[in-house]
Amino acid sequence: MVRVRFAPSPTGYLHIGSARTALFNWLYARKTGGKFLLRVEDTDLQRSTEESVRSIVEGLEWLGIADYDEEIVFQSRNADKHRAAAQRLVEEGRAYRDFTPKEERADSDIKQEIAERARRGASEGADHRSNPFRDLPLDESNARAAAGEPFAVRLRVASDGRSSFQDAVYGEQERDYSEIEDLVLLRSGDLSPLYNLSVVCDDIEMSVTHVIRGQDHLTNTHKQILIYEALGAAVPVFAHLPLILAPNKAKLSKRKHGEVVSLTTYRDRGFLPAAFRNYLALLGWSPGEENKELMSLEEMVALFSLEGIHRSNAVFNFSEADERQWTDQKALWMNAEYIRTLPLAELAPMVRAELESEGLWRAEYEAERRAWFERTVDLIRQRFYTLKDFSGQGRAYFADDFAFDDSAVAKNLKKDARLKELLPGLADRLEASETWTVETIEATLRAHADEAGVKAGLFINASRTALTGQSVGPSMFDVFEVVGRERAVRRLRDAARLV
RNA sequence: GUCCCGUUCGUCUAGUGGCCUAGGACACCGCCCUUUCACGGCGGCGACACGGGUUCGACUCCCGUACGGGACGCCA
Repeated sequence: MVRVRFAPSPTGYLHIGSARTALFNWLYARKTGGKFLLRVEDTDLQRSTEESVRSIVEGLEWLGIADYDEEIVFQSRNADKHRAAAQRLVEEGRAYRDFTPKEERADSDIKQEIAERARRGASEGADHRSNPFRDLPLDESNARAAAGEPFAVRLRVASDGRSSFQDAVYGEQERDYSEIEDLVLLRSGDLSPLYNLSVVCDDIEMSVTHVIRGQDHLTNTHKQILIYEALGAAVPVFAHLPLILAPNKAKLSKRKHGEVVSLTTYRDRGFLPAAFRNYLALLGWSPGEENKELMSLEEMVALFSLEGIHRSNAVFNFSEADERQWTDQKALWMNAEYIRTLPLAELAPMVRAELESEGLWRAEYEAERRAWFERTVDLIRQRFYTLKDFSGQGRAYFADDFAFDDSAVAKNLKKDARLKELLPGLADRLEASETWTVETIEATLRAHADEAGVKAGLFINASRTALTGQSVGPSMFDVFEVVGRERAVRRLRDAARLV
């Protein structure tokens, strides 16, 4: 039985890369009939927040993959077990106490410091096994610990040999033990467990069979395997995922790239969960041969496989300078595609939520005007990219206080002074017509244009701006019908003042 | 610095030795449709990083170079 887990650390919002990792784990579980688990890695209590946990859970819910098969596990609650495991290893001689005084490090430029230390170590020919406490006899170690001397616990890594495993995505991986230092399992002082120990202990406890996670963990996997082996536990299958990069090929990060990397941004800016999920699935994975792109969740589950995951990183293409390209164009296109093809019954609630948030929703849209609402949504959605457009570009359909686009006014209303009289004339004519259908509206408008001796296009374009404030939109006769006779007539008369 | 990984159109990708004068999608451009703008249809632009091998034949296999990325912490 396959058991996979998504294990985020709650130190901020849900990163889209993490969201994709969650999705791949979920897809694999559903594909294989296995279990999908969620574990919150909150061992860094300073940085972990409850709000972040909430945002992660909400994010998964939004994506539609929050149906975990078991209770959420909070890693911090297992600290005692992790500590006990490390202590057992000390007793068995697989780990040892390191009485070297703790060295405090600044978190900020740690990467640079590590590189410098490594360079220095290499030039001096330092040995990873040179710790003076590595070979301290156990009884002496016990005595010093009993005397209250602070210590950290390190794994005793063999001096010779190689670690190897078969990654389901990257293939055969090998690493010399000599390149791996005796990693710290428990911090000195409070003996709190470190990441590598906690992950391994929890994965063993949760019987995780497949670890699917970001490629940034690939080289550290060897360390974790060493812990599995020391603990005498079976090593799971590892599948590492390629990274998602920013346009400049650097790792996508919150600090450098801001809100584009946050999943909630997509929800807040009008993405459909299905569309974003679909886009995310295609970053680093493809169903192969058929090369299908638009897929329902069911299709994705059916086509998903670890073999279809790529080894090269994917660039998330967006431009901070151009607001229209605030996120990847293909994601935007896919969202538009979903907006115009989703069954109306599924789209309507999302449009409702958007209108509600902008104060444009009216209860009658779900009662006596339901048919009108659906007809309107169906008419305008063809040109929209996000749900936000329903309250933005689509505002004139749901409210009277919409904005007039200056260039539209100049192009369609101010262009011909005769419109000052022609528009009210058209209004009178439409007000008097017997029926209000697309056909009669068109006939009336064309007849009026003929009699006035102007082209129908003049009325069509002027009306578009008069009724919606814009120069673009659906077929004008449909717009007239949907806006309704009373509002249309009023807007035509009002617009005469703008000529 | 050491180790690991990667490299097909601008971006996401198909491709596992002959089907490839390299296919699709997004973006871009043109035409058609349309008295608007989209959608849709048709067409265009546009890539196998480089150098050596192996082979009758290499985008595909091997080696090297270059470039890019990741990891190396008493962070997760």
